[in-house]
Amino acid sequence: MSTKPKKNAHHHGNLRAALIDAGIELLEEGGLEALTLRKCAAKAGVSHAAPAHHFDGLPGLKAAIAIQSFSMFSQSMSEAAAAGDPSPRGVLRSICRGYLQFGISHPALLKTMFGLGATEALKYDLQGAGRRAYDILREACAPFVPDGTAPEIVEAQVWSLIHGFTLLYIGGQFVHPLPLSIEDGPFDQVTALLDHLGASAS
Amino acid sequence: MSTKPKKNAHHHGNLRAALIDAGIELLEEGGLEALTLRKCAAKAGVSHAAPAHHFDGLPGLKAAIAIQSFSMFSQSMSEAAAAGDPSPRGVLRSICRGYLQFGISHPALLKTMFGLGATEALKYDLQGAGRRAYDILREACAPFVPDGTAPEIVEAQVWSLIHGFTLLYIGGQFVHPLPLSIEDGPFDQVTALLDHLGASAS
DNA sequence: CAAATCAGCTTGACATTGTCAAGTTAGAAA
DNA sequence: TTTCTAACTTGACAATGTCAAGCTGATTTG
Repeated sequence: MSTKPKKNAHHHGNLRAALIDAGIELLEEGGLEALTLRKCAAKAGVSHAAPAHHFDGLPGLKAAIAIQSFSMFSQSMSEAAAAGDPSPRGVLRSICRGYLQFGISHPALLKTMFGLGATEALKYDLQGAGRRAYDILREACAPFVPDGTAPEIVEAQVWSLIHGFTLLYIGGQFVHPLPLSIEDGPFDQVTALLDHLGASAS
Repeated sequence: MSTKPKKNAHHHGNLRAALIDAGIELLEEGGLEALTLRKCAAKAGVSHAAPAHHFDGLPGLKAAIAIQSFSMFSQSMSEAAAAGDPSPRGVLRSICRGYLQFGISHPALLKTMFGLGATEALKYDLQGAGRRAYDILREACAPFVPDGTAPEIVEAQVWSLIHGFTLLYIGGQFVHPLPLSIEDGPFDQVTALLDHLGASAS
């Protein structure tokens, strides 16, 4: 099986990693539609059918790219948390800022990460890669979980808000009234909704 | 030009509408990847190149499908609002319920509506179709806009929350802890975040 | 050390798809 | 009736995912 890293392959040093990097480059440069098995192969300097020996078709390559992207995604949130206000509220907001920042910097990667169907996510162990990112969110939410409330509810509230804001933002859906150029104004004002986290209904 | 509805065409009665309906059927049955110009043409009983005379390629067909979907989308929210609690808070929650319900019933249509790039949204006047739906959201948010606050902020808060929740929900991202079978429990608990809309930070 | 094995990769082919060019047809216009 | 034009068809091409078969070189095996 391919459980081991599979060092030094035939001609290429590590084709699998090279193909993932080539795919990420294509996504960053040309968006979702630019990702192609054959273009990845050409970028890595191998024949058009070479990727089939490392990935289970195009969905398999997308899953591998998503897994690597989740790592960068987690790093973006962790770095934002470490650099910002260390209070629970500050950490939560920094996590959200890292979420948005990753979406702005790598929109195609974010869409790839969340664009795979649930069936394929199971098939390629996407859940495992996403769990690390989710744990960061969970820890940031923990201080705001009231007694007797399931933590998943608070996590779903925060996740839904920042996920929706990020997708609408990078999708250009806020052109109507929101100033797109200044990302911090709308971000702070929208995430202000989280200032009342954990409080019961009025 | 093709500004007019273009009644009774050559052989077909109204091929343009038939192609849009065929495309929607393909999306509902097979998801995003099932939408194909040639399959739409076959479903409508015309040759493979016929769609080119009614739409600007595949992006043009997707835009036309998105416009029609936005109409169904607006209807879903309006009907939910009319059938529920008429209080401002009840209307807001009904709007969100209609948003989620549409996403559950037509996930591929929702992804098509929000999956077109900002450039193509401008090109095919997607903004016009989306504005009607946005106006419904805007009216439901109006009672919760505090004095001195831009309405767009409150609208962005509500939109982000329900949009994120819907996308994560239909994407199967909540499998970890949230009960997927019962859609009302998590929905009510997540939208409870809106109970403090308009209040200033604690 | 020679032979066998076998994963990694190549070559070639095929079906599907979007797209373009040219031709055809039917209904309206002159 | 003749002409014109939009609607549609036919045919072709390039790009893509995918499969089958063959080649290669490093590793293992007798």
